[in-house]
Amino acid sequence: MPVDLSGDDMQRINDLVQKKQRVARGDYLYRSNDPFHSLYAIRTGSFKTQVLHADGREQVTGFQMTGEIIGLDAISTDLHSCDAVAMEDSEVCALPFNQLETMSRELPSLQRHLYKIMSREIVRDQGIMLLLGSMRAEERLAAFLLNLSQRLARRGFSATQFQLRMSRQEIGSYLGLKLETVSRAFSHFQELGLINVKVRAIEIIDVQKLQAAVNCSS
Amino acid sequence: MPVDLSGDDMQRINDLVQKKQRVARGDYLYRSNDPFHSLYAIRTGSFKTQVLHADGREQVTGFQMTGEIIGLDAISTDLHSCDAVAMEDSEVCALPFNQLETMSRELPSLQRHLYKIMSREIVRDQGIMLLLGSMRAEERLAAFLLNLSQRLARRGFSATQFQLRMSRQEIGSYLGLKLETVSRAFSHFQELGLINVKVRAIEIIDVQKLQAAVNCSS
DNA sequence: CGCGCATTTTGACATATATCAAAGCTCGCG
DNA sequence: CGCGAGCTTTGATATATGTCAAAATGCGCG
Repeated sequence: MPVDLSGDDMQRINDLVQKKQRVARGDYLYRSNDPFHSLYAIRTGSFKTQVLHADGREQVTGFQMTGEIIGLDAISTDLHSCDAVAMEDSEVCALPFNQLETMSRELPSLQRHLYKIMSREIVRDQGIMLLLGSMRAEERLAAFLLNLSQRLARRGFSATQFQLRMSRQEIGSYLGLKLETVSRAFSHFQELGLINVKVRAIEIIDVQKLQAAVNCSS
Repeated sequence: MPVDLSGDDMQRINDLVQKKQRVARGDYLYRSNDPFHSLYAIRTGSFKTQVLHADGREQVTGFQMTGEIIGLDAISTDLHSCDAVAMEDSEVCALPFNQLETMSRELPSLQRHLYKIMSREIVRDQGIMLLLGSMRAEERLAAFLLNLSQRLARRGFSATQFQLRMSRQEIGSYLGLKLETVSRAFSHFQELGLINVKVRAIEIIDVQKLQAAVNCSS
């Protein structure tokens, strides 16, 4: 939690953040309808969150990586409203929400930080609605790749070369497409020379054209 | 703001909530990139929120009615990230956010309420992602109608007969469909005897079948 | 190191939804 | 109270994406 605090306060947050918890690849950090106790800060690794429809259809609602906070959806009902699954062996830090609530009353910057994190999630969701509601398949994939690239870059990784942690099927679920469509879009981008794809290894060759692909298909 | 408080505290919230503001049908309450000062509680009327894509495409991200709070997305950047447009002559109450922040430090129930409202918005957005990402046209429309029906019922209106405030085009934008598709879905539901449609006047005849339509198209 | 399973790619075809077009309604305004 | 603009409906057709199928590839496990 990158809140700027001094001494004593910082200590309290540190205490809160001590206890790490390991989650193996494929394991659930929480499931829909689990009782809510804590938010989770991802220390290492990555997760996907998904909601399940009555008839078994699933929708991936997000891919989260180091430094991101998950579980915010559960505050509203004290029940988790989605599943969180580790996409690789990961470590998280549980942040008991009632402690956060108490502390945030005394630490204005923590309170503000929580509001901002939640608001940011709402903005992110708006972006996904825009993507799902009004973009075509290749635009969606381009947007997805650019988003991933940015987030990796911010974490000090290469913005142009990376390994996907998720399957075509998971990408498809997130983007509202079938895995075959995702695969074809990858192949097409490669043909166009925008990216190199070797299964899950991605290299972005032409960021500009990829950005252009988000705006007007191609 | 339905927070349970006593005397003095209640008074402070009441003071905050005094100053109503009128917004005429079609007017913008705020626009994307406007500086953020206040959340807005809708007192009467209804709004739509929309985000605009670079190339002019628009996505309606929600329809809000009396009692709902809008503007939460702006907290993250201190800029509004969408437009809010009145769908009919409406009244809102501006809630200056820095005052809310301050008060919420002293009133735990207000703080909790704000967290819950924001979380609820995140859950709502997840539901829309599910809808946009994995439902077919008629399932989307059925889900939309049922949602509207519930929200109206909770406000004391009829759950089975109501007037749509929004055009086919706006519904389409919200549901990720073209207006013609929305219109056809309405007609089809009417043929099936699930609803009566007379342009914007809707009567729900068979709630159960409508619910069934959400699960497995038909 | 190689077998076998899961994932990915690619192709052929099906279909839901979009697009284009025209006609019919409604409702507000004069 | 009737006219006209903007919605809405409906039809015919186009197209993006889904579906089904099979081959290719990669990867974990023994």
